[in-house]
Amino acid sequence: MLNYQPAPLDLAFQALADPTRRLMVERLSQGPASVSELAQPLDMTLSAVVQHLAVLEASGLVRSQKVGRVRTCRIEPQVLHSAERWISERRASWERRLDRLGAFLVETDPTTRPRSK
Amino acid sequence: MLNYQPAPLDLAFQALADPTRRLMVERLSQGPASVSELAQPLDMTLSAVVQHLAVLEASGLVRSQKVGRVRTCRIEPQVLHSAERWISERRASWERRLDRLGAFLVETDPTTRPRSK
DNA sequence: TTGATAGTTAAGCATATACTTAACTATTGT
DNA sequence: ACAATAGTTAAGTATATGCTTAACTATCAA
Repeated sequence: MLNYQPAPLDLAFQALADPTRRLMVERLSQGPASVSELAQPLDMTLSAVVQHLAVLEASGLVRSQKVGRVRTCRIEPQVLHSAERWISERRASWERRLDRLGAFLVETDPTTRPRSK
Repeated sequence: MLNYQPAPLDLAFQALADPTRRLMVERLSQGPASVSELAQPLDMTLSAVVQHLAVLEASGLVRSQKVGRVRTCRIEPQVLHSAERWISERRASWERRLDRLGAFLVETDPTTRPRSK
């Protein structure tokens, strides 16, 4: 898609699609951390970690502030929440449909409804 | 990451990161559809739609079967469910932490706990 | 003031993604 | 048998992504 302004969910799911970034989010879900703390378990340069962090911040999943020379990062749960809601709504919609279908089948199938009405 | 086998969540979130594919999932959450039906509201070639469908199938979000010349696609809710769970677990973890923190603050702040014990 | 720490930024590179066109293959209705 | 329908597949292209190295900028500590 040309000239497309990415929607919030584009950025959120894109950010979560990378295993390194999911690890960073997992770490941050335990509590705030500095950039170096985020980088510590990761097998890549600090530079790469900073770039991943930029993606997370652009998506709104993470917020950070610098005090002195250390930048402290923390999770921003709202975007996490809307991603979760998008998924659960589709899933709910699909499952409601299956329920209606199931009810219809039970109601019309003579083997599950031999008598009644 | 070189030589990295993409994890199921990588594929799921990657698939959901594209607005066209989310539209397809939304359509499918209302019930099964053929490839042409999926393509109908989309401003791109059938070819492109087939390729998006391949991404959705590779992620396990969608399953399809061909009968005669029409391929019918439907949602596979399991992967949707695990993506949802991943998110809600991180969010829960973050929120539990905030709760503990809040409780701690209330318990130690003399203005909210002027007497007692 | 000098050095170590913590992070930033730009450039370059390999690979992946989101398309298009075009040529092709089955299936079905007439 | 013939054309229309439904989808598939390959090739090409532009842009995006996930890194690296390297050069740089603040802050803190001795």
